[in-house]
Amino acid sequence: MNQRIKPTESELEILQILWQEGTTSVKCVHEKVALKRDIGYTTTLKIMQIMTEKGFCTRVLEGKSHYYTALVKEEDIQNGFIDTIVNQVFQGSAMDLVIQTLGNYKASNTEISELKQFIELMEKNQK
Amino acid sequence: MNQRIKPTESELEILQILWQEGTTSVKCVHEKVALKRDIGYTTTLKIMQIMTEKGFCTRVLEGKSHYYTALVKEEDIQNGFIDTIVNQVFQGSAMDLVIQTLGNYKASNTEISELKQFIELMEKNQK
DNA sequence: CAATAAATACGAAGCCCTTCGTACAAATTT
DNA sequence: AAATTTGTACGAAGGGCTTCGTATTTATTG
Repeated sequence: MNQRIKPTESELEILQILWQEGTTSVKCVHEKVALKRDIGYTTTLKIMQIMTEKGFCTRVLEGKSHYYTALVKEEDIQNGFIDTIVNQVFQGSAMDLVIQTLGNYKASNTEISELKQFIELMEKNQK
Repeated sequence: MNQRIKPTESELEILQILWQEGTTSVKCVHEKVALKRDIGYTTTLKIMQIMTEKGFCTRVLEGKSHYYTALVKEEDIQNGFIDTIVNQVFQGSAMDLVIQTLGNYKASNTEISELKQFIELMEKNQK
């Protein structure tokens, strides 16, 4: 179960946009990617075509251009990455990942109380 | 700061062994890797040579064979991965990573109290 | 001494990902 | 009608990682 198909870094970048925008054109995706780094239009297009082959998204022809929609859920992809990092980097200990992340990160008061609330919920569900 | 040099999956596998064993020979590393998957001796050797070039480890000739030692700290590598996943997969929200990891994972009572303790510590340090 | 064993070194193949250049098609503009 | 624009499709180059085969060296063993 561990090794689901993981999107590459570029694919992830595009998935983030698809998750945010819903269904969109290559042009729209490309514009957003191009804001962050230098990249040719056909590069974005090609990656999106490959993503379609891999089943990360579908596309529909509407007029002249294609409109793409993500087929994978953000949460599932996130979980895949968590799984990988826990096993490959934290020797299987999810709690180590959690604690080290918390340790690196200055949490705000709001975040801390949210976290505490979440833990309480965990405790209740456990019983 | 974000994009430190990240070891590949194979390199990570070997780093785990070096971290655990301290200074060891290729033979020893290879035996441990070979327990988990099919791999030729020269493959392990090659990866360790490349890791040395990249600065992940050093080696010392002792008699006939080389003894390798990790040069990078486990914690630093872990943090690099956390950083990457937070930015690429969780849109920069470390707390989202934490909560989702906790949600996926059945924590024991012991782990939960450890976590709570850690959070208290965070709160104190924050003030 | 010859053969075997134990190591390292090196190079090349295969695969995947990224990146573009170029070609092609259809519509729009001049 | 010709030229430009807007899109898609495709192929190939380049780089990195993994993998192994082969060569080489040195020591050990028969």
